[in-house]
Amino acid sequence: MTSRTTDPGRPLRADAQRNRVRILAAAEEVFAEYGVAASTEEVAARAGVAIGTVFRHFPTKNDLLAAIMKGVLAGLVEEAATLGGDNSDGTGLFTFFARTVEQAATEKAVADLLARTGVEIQLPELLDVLGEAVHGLLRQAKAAGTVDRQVRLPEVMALLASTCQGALNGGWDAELRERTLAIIFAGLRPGAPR
Amino acid sequence: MTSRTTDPGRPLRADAQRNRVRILAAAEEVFAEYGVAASTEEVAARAGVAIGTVFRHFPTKNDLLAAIMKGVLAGLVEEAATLGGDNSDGTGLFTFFARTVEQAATEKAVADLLARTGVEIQLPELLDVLGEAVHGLLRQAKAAGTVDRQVRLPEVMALLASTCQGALNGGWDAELRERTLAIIFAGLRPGAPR
DNA sequence: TTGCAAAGTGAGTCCAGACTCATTATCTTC
DNA sequence: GAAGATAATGAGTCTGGACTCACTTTGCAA
Repeated sequence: MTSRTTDPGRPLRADAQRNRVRILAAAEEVFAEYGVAASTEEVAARAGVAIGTVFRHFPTKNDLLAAIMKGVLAGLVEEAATLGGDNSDGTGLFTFFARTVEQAATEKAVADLLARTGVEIQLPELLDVLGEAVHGLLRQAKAAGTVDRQVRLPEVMALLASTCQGALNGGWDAELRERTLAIIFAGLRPGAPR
Repeated sequence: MTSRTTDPGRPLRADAQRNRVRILAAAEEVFAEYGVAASTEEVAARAGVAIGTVFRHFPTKNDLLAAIMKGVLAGLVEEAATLGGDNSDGTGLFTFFARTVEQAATEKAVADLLARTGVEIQLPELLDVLGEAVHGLLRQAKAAGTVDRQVRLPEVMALLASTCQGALNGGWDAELRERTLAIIFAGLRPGAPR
């Protein structure tokens, strides 16, 4: 167990339940906006609770961060799964890549997540889940002939993570994002000069 | 003037001169190792001076950072210039790219620089100088036919910056670095599928 | 309704790191 | 080599942000 969230067996009281949801929602917004460096104070304020309440639910900032990150990851994994489902044309990987980068350009939390920045929690196993989902898309793409067979998962993940960070930190606009991704995609395709 | 470094017209006293050099050397090491988040205290310790001395030479941490960044940038620009000089075969851009990423994987300061992280100083004009140097390499590459004519400078800089950050944060080993760069380079080449 | 355990509150603690300044030490000049 | 200017020193201040806890409030079971 890497993240603790004060989890007694007993069910939560109604107000506690409500506040927990509010805190998570606020944290998602705040971390998306300011990245993992945002203060817990800010989260509490946006959730409309006292700071002590945040710490009652999530004993450390890291625990809160971990909870949010899990949510973000789950979203990415789900998207990958969906794309894998209805895209047998092998374009799922490209679509996933583009959407994730676009999301990262807006939500700092995504980029921070892929960058493993600031979160001390052991996310490896969680990232592995994402890796597996992306691997599925990669296999589909290779099978459909849209990605070169020599391409392996690690470099795809590496490209994904770095592009997300770059897009965020560099403040890329839509056009630059597109032009940059075009180059990466071209490099992934079979028949690219090597 | 964006960076102040307590610069009276008068020449520095001998001990001051010596300490300034020590501080810069120490800061370069420390920032390379820990990134811009390293403390001024650590720099002072490594330089063998009191913290007050560091602040006498560089009134704010940011001024110190700016001085180091200028040095790092100058190094990159010089490397680009050298490569542009003796590489009319159009491979200068690729070599520069690979070396810079490799350097970033080791020196956090380089990645932080390209990421514009933490340094509040207006580096744009400095980064522009680097951009111009890279533009030279890009022009050479296009002329030599090693890079597609559709490729523009912004996306090259974007790829460079993001790859540097990715390599550092992701802790890429030499092999992953190579495999990842191979994809990007393939995407840059003329005749890459688009 | 009531009693108490669960939850909320927010002022306060703690700490790290940037920055200051009165004091002391060191150059440099004449 | 003395005097005054320049620089070094490091304990101390200040600030922001994580985290605590004595006390108050609230939900729920009996």
